Amino acid sequence: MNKLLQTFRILHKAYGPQGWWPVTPEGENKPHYGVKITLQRHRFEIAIGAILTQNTAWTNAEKALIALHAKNVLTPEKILKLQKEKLALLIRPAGYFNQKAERLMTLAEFFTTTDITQEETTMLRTKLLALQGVGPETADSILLYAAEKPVFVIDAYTRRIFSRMGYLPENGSYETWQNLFHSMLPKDTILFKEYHALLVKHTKKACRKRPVCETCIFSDTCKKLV
DNA sequence: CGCCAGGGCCTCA
DNA sequence: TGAGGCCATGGC
Repeated sequence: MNKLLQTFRILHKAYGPQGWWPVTPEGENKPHYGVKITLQRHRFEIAIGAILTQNTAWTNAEKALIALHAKNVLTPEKILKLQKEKLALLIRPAGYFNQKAERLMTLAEFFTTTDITQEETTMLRTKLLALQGVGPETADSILLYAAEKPVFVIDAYTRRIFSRMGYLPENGSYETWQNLFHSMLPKDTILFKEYHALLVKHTKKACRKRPVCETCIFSDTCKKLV
């Protein structure tokens, strides 16, 4: 078993299944984990969440999602009917609300013309990256969690954890990192979802900016290159 | 009070 | 292509 697969096993054993990405079930008022994605509105909510959580704590992004859900505007059509200023006010807790309101509009427009489940992965990625405000991580989050394509999401946490463990040079490009995971892991959507979610979990628990190495599950092998 | 959070765009070398 | 500034709220 290779190192990346082994690391997944350890994370999974320590933290258990994460059930990402959280979505709002029927009859509920806020996102829940462990919900099976069956509806288009779930996929749209995930994509919206991916924008809202850009460089932002999930708790803040969630407040914005709750507000959107309370106003019953979590569909592309209803987002597009809102004035940008009204939308910005609704998502205010997520921060960068003017930028994000613009980006949500762009995303909503995209969803009215595209069924992401019917798109081929590479083409869909290209289309997403062409949208203003959708970079590699946001695009891949939408691909993996909303479209359920087997694409590994690289984020700051992934780089931090594996850099500290001494796996890779600090300044690899996004594609370099992603290629490593794609080459070392089976192309499995469920695995990619859980792995990324577990990396986030582990970062919050131990591998913070100021790491808590004393109780870390990798303290025996990690190079601790802070 | 300062730091940080599930980035991305733009500018300027 | 990469470093730096900018966008902004809320929790700790």
